[in-house]
Amino acid sequence: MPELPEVEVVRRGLERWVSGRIVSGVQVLHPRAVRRHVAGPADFADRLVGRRFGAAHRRGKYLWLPLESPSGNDGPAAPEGTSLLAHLGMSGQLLLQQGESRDETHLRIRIRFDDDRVPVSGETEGTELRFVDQRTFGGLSLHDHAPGQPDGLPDAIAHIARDPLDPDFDEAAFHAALRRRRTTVKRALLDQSLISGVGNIYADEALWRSRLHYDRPTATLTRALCAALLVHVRDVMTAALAAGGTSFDSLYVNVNGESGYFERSLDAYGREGEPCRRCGTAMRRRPWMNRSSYYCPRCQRTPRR
DNA sequence: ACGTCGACCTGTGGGC
DNA sequence: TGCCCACAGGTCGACG
Repeated sequence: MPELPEVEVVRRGLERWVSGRIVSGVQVLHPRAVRRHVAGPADFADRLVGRRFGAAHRRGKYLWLPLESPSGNDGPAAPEGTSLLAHLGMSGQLLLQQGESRDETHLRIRIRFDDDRVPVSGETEGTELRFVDQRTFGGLSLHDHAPGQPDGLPDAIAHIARDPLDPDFDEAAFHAALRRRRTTVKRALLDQSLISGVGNIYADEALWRSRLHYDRPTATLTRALCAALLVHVRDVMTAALAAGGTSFDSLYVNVNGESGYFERSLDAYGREGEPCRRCGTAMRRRPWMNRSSYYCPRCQRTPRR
């Protein structure tokens, strides 16, 4: 489940329902789901059993939970340690389920808990965490903590930039990188080593709000334009998060299987042929990098070459 | 070093 | 109805 707001919805669910629980069993039903775990499925399972999950963290579209020893006082993400890393890819879901409930069609990994926590406010407590993923672009893996990084950040994602909702996001460095690079603005927004968490939907939304064409060269972006773009990226993501994320179908859900409703608030993405909410001009869709870009031909003028 | 493109998967919906 | 193609929210590695 794709972009930052949807992943943050999942992180909050993990924090509430998974952090602090002890793993009693792991079943890898599809090896591709753990392909980033180089030592293989058996090692993945062996190293997880008996460990307790720490706090849930996120950077961009990646999620991770540091592993603690079951007795517990490891403190917050020991500098030398291991974290469970998760990426949802295009279609991944992390779901809390009752052990007796039927397996999902695309169930890839099952993580069982051996505790029996008292249900909060009368809700049913799932006894297992399931990774369900139709297209298998996502996956789980275990990684050492990156040296000198906080919260047990997995070394495998040390190259991922901070995301725009991170208080330590470096706006000056981002602008400097845009000026230095010879690329276009949407490509830059989707480059997770420059800014993380932005995907195809929120890139189009932020560009529409900024009145910027997706093919605008980044070298032409002034500090003010860059600042405005970042404001719009943050605004649209914050609004989407408040709505529980964007989902066009049941593929994108929180840990309890519920969808968000931000789709109805989208101004650009998926609106081909519909009137621009600012000027009424018919919105356009253009093939772009094996996907699509949606924009208003009047508000977002094609940059001159 | 940097920028671009295709590969990796499964499923769905539209056109014929 | 059935077939085929286009398309789907992401990332990475190979190549120029």
